[in-house]
Amino acid sequence: MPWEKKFDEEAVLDKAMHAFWRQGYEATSMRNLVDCMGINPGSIYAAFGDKRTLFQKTLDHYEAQSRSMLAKLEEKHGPLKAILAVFEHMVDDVRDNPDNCGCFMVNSILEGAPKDKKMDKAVQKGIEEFQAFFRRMIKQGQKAGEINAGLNPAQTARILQSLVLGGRVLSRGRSDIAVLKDTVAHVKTILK
Amino acid sequence: MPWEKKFDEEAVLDKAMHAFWRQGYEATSMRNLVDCMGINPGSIYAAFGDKRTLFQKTLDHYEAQSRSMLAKLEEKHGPLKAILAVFEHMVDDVRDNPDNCGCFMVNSILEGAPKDKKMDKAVQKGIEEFQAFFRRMIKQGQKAGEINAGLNPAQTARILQSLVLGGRVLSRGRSDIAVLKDTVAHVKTILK
DNA sequence: AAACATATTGAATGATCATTCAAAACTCAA
DNA sequence: TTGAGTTTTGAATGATCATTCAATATGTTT
Repeated sequence: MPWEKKFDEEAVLDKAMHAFWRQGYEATSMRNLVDCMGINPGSIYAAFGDKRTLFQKTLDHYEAQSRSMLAKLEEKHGPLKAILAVFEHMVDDVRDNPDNCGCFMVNSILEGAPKDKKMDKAVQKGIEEFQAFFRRMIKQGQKAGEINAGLNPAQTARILQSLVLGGRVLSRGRSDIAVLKDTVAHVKTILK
Repeated sequence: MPWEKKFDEEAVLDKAMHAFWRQGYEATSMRNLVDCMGINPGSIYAAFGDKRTLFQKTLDHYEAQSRSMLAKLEEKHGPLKAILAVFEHMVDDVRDNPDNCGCFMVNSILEGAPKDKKMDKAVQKGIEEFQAFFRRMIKQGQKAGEINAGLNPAQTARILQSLVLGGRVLSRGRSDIAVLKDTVAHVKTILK
């Protein structure tokens, strides 16, 4: 077995992800990627395929991270707190870095998904998983008596999802957290 | 005065707007613009400046259209109905064309605004105008007794704004109107 | 008709794009 | 030390990018 890889494949993928996240797919050139990933074009193609395939992989990477974050919230907190934690996490994120890039998935829905069926499918799956998390938490919370039993879980989950996306759009690239704090308060009154 | 323009400047601008709206700024090449506007590069540069300036003008064009739409709603309906009309209009739009492109301003926030200060400012102004519309309607509706007097107009306007953006993101490029119908229902319960 | 002023044309420009591939670098087995 | 197998390198490729401009077309004025 001659010579193992010099670079850490996941670390490099992570750097590519941030480039796409910050600039979008089209605005990120191969030159940009070479610079920020720290490896040459040939290595990128050997390890990840062409630009579009690399992008797809960064998106998968992002979704895996989101998934694991939700899973952690789900096991650490009760259902109501888990839902609120999602929104509070968003507030912290925006307050802590004013140059935040919003949600990579949302950005990708708008830039690429309409043109690329495979990407659209991946993004749609991520969205659905997010909504399923909300639905699950709502149902559990209703059983536990900490969430308004009169709410329709599917409908409410869609509203929460929409509020997450709206909040991320409105606060991308700024430190204005007014909307997000209002959203947290609003979510509390919805679920109560 | 020799020779007036052959093409209708506004019609051509409108076509450019739809191209940018559908594909985004980066993915729309000058070749695309030449094809869809039906005039040559030289004419585009003479009439609208470079690509970025042209884009800026299409954005202004879009904002003017939005503004006039809101103004029409405002004079045609009472405050509560005017707000609901915004959301119902969104439902109709998505149902009628599944290949809808969402909101041009939202798309632009995510693709370009972080990089381009001038664009960011224009988009921010559009967002603020939209919110001001909601605020105004809420206050009037409260005075008229048709909107819950206990609501904070500024906060509620931000939530409504967020719901609009979230809905547009979730339904771009599809005919799934579930979120939007839920949103309409939700808005009714908020304001009641 | 002739001269003039502006609009349009579209080929040419140089830059940058994504992608490739032969050569060089490297590790390990023999 | 050598040879085989694999990765990395980075210059080269051809396509496409935004932009320009000399030539051409089209009116109006004289």
